[in-house]
Amino acid sequence: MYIEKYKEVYCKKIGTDSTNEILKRSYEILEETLDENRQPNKQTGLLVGKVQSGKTSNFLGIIATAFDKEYYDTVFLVGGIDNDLLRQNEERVNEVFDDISDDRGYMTCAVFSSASIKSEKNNLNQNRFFQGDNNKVIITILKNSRHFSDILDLINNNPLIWSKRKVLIIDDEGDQGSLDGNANTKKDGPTKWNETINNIRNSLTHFSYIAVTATPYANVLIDTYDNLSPKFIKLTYPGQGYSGLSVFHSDEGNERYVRIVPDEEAERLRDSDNQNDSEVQNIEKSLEEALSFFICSSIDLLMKKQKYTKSEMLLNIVRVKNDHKIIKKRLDKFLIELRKGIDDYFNDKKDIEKLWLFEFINKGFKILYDRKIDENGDYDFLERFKYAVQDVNSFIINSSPGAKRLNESSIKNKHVIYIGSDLLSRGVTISNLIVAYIIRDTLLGKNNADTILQRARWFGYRDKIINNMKIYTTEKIANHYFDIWIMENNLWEYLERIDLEGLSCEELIDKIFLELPTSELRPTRRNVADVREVAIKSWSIQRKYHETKNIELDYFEKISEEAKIEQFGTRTFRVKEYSNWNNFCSESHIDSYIINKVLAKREQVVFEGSWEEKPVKVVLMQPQSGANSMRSLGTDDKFTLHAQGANINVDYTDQNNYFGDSKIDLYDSNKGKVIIQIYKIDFKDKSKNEIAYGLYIPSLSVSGYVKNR
DNA sequence: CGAAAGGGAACGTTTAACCC
DNA sequence: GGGTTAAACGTTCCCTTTCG
Repeated sequence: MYIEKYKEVYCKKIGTDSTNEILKRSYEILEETLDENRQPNKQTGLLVGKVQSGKTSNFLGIIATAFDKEYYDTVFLVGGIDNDLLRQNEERVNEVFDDISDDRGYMTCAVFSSASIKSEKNNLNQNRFFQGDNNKVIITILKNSRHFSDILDLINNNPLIWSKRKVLIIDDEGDQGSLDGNANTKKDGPTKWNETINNIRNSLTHFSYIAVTATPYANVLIDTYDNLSPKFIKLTYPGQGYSGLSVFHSDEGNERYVRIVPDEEAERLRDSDNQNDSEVQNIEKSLEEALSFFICSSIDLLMKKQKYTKSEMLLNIVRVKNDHKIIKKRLDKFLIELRKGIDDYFNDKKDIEKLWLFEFINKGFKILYDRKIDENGDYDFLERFKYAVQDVNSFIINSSPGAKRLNESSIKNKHVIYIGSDLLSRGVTISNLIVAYIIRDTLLGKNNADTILQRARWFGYRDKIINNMKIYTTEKIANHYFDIWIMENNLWEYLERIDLEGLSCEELIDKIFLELPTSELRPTRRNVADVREVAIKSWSIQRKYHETKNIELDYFEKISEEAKIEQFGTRTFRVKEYSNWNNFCSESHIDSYIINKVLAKREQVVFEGSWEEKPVKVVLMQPQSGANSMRSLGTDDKFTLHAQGANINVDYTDQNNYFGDSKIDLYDSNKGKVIIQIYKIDFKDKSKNEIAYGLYIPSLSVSGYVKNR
């Protein structure tokens, strides 16, 4: 009955094949949530799909299947971090589940919202939908403390009822808010939302939990012992006509769809609030171009397809709400001038400001048609331009009192520009989006890959309008999307092994490696997941004083005699080579001292891969022994080991230069070898003849992040 | 050549945005 | 106005360069 209704709605939307595919997968996914007695297994699963690829359709299919097969009778749909997102989900839920009745005409499914739980709590448990076996309930829940605790109260209010319900918890955007934001901080206990979610789970007798997201980086990187660490992972593949990272942000995509905003212009736009309020500034050139393209492209669509009656543009510049106001002022001022310009042109005052007007139109026109507009030949276009400009309007989308909400019915204009940031970042669908002007960036520090990717509201089923789309952004952000594309490809390949080959999720998720070619991005918020960067830095050096054992001194003395002389640039060192790590260990017996001394808390040694098979070279770093020089120790017994840095002017292609203590690995004779530097140092406040180490492990060909535990 | 200064990244704290 | 999260801000720490 539920599957039938789902088919009824979705065959129309996405076709019979896609609908059947989703339902088939829904069944597979639900199987993962059941134990050997076909009861909910109280575990966490992860459902991953691309940004704007139809994840909602997928989990609605899961709900329909869960109800029809009687695996579950209750769904908690944790549907979003803000009201816009929740409402969008509620509308989609109601489309399928709002009006389902049995043979006798009785409703069999009720949809509640967490917003009404508190007021109805006392009689909700008496509601007939919570009684009997055949009644199904969906409760949509906002990610908000009060809403979460209302749900918890509801359950604790009547434990008898709830011990019988079989609850499927679906956590939409499950990487945001639900995970413990204190996991990697010094704060006591988990974050509020995470705590309450776990309390809800603990209060239920029969439940399973599915987190749904396009950016699962946090979910796969959290501690495996965390309740929310996934025990199974399923992928949902986008259907025909989907455009995402590979379309917009591959080499080719960048060329075709991305227009670069110069850094100075981005800077000025982000700095809008520093401008004098009484004097509204003009808009930047790149924004003018984006606006021109938006209008011209809208006209092009209207001429080609009668069906497209609306077009949308997104402006995501800064977070601060006051800045949205200023940006709107600047934009509106420009639009007024534009309207006046085109009106004057048609009111037989053709010469007035004509140059300026045509220059503006050509900015977008040239991109679309690769030629300038022809005043006579394109008269039709010009006329349409006049009407289009009259119907362009901008709206601020944020939580301010006067601001609009996305897709609000009061927005009746044909060509709509949304100005905002937080509420335009995650989950929301902007179906007629053709131009995005997105330069929001962290001013200091690194961006998070998941946050950046979730801002890509231009992804989706865009194949019919894609030739009319452009993304305006800075070079830095464009590069971020390219890098995230690489990370996504790798991650999906990895997750497919879990999904398709049936390999153990638990084992693979512990070894998860997120390839990020840049260290300007981290995969997710650092407070949520404890990760370390690998293969970017291959040197691990001793930073703290450790007492030296005799065995270390003995080895040093032994080597001093056996070692051969080698020249690194201008300097002479004594070195000894071994065929691999094991050979070195069996002769020296000091490997454990090296590892212990070198591996301070934040070390970044790469122990992955086959580095232990590589040749080992020991380098004695005190060529002039007996020098009258003593090191002093800082607080906490810290000291500097790599004293000799490279000169800034050193030419690293000339092997006759000394590159510096930390760049010994750059000499041809050291390539591909594990290098152990042994320093013999005297400390002012400690006994003499102390041994300290530096360790270099040849880097892997890729760089990225792994779990830190 | 050792040690300290200087610059930049990591880390811990505060702020802005959002909900009710 | 209180409660919460994510992001911006400001301080500390580490690495490289420069100074004596």
